[in-house]
Amino acid sequence: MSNSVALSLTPVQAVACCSPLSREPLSEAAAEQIAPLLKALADPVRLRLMSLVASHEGGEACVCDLNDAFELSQPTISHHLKVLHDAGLLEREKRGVWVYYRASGDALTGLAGLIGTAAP
Amino acid sequence: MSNSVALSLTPVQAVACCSPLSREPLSEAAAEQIAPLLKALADPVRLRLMSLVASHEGGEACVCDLNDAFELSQPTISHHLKVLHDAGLLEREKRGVWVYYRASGDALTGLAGLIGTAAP
DNA sequence: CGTCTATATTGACAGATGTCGATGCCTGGT
DNA sequence: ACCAGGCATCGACATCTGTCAATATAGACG
Repeated sequence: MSNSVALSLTPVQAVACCSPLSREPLSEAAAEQIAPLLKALADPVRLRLMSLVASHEGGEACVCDLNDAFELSQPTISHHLKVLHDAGLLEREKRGVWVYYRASGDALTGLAGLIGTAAP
Repeated sequence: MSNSVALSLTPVQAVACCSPLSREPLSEAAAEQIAPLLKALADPVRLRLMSLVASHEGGEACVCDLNDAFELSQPTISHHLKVLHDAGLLEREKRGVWVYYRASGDALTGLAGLIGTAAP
């Protein structure tokens, strides 16, 4: 593909390096890297999933717990978790039969720093 | 409409009042109010529009300037501006022939505060 | 080895979204 | 009064997205 050049750094890293929205106009390339991160968060179910994982004891949650928190099918939850994982917002770890997800703290703080006006 | 009950406060206010994602699980209602805000931002063109307006001299920008910054049709830019305006992220003011948009600072800082982990 | 349980993947489908061309609506100037 | 230009709205279209049922995979435990 023609866009394989920039893929050595994750979207999360792309966010971490950039100045806030209101400081200077976002480049097209930067916008194209940041938007998928926001898109991954921009769903009520995924927002709650992120919050459930991030606020869970130990900073991680088992899929079995997450499934029970929604009235959605198991494949649907699995799909949303995949979206968050692919965006770099959730990390995945399999322990025995269960799979645990953990929020990538860097991703959230990076995003927040980008959106909010940084007060130095 | 059946959902007229909660519409007395804007999405922006909904964000401002809520604790960060990682503090406690987001309620379904809160998620449903916050997600549209993120969805409005979760597009490369709209991200750049927000950034252009927010970083523009005087904190506001004319639509005519914004049109020139993209290789998109004028109706498309107008559509994106409407999405941002409806979400409460941009304020609209018509002066003479021109229309100026201004970023709602509260919206951005509110969102950032919600996403980022508050360090107590 | 077979079976059960926990997740992931696939395929399908309705509804949302981004884009454009055409058109309408104001406003200012002639 | 008319015209020209800035911006919004409309209608149409292709693509993307959220959801489910069905199925696959992979460990654990007899």
